[in-house]
Amino acid sequence: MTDTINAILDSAERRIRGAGYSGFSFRDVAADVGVKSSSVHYHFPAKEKLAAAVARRYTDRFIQAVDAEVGGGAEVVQAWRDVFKTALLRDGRMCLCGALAATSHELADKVRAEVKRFFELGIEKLQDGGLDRASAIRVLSALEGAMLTANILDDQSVFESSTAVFV
Amino acid sequence: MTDTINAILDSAERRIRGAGYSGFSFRDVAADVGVKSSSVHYHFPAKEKLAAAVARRYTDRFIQAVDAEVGGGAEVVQAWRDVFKTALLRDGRMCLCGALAATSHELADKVRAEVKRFFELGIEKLQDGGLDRASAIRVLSALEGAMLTANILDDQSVFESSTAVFV
DNA sequence: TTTTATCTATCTAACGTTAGATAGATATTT
DNA sequence: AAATATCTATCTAACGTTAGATAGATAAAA
Repeated sequence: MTDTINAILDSAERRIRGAGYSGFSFRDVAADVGVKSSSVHYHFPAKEKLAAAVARRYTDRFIQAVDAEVGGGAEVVQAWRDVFKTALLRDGRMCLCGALAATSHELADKVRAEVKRFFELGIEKLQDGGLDRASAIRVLSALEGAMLTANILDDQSVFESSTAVFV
Repeated sequence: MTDTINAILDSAERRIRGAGYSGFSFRDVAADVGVKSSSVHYHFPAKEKLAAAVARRYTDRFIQAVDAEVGGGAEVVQAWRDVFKTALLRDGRMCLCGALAATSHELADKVRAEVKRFFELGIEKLQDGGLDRASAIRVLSALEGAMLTANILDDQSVFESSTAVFV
């Protein structure tokens, strides 16, 4: 069932964004979804495969949302800022790839590669929007940092003021 | 013995900076130090006490290093940038409080409070240096974000280019 | 009837934590 | 000064729990 797979990915994403790679478990995800942990293993044989799938879906959706804004006429930096802001306000949590990147040493190669992809695609897209590479990296880093700080200070307005310079 | 306590804190700091709160264990730390995990528990009865102690020492050292630079005539934003840069280049790892902040949902209150202290002291110190609050938050966020991005892209020059705007 | 998806039941390994014992240093009492 | 008591730091061993993972039965769908 595709519903189950989506529910698994939803739960894993939420949990990774709250507690990182080591902070989520098959049992927790299974309980969220309402199945047994062995059923989660049926769809995702190993933890790193699940995490990699979560990261890939997250990145694809993120890029898709940015593209939609840019397609609608938005300036590329603003589009990135908006999608980050939505991720923070809607879910009240860290960026998935930011949460994973913070502990990149513990990640399996496949997972780290997916996380890296998020950042590389981000830089690429920002460059496509006219920024030079250094500026693209600076914008992406600032957005991740703003999200991190808003997260720990438990104050979403921090994201606003922290990235207002882009306006 | 104070040596053992320092060695425990050193090991725990390195491991948390690489793998986050859930990614380090008493046994790993004990093995690093060359004692049994029960001996680590003798000095730090619970994991959250150890993590809180690590965060406190990290923050105190960090602030001390910044103060030393400012006392030596450095501009406050440059001082913060330098100390972040040193932490990245020397250890090749994420900021401890950044790594913990990224997964703030899983942290015990005492640990989260210590991490929050790092950010609040940082903002305060930057304000003392003449920045308004929004700018202080923006600088600190940018530094954390730059470290995160350098970490996942495995390219320390990313930190340089990402924060060059402050120069 | 084969494939797909779930279950039950289990495994090994590791987790944080605690109990009980001990050797050696330090302090107190006789 | 000697004897007694306490403290410090460590050990071995085990506790109950949870981790990721797997084999095999069962049910549903194609």
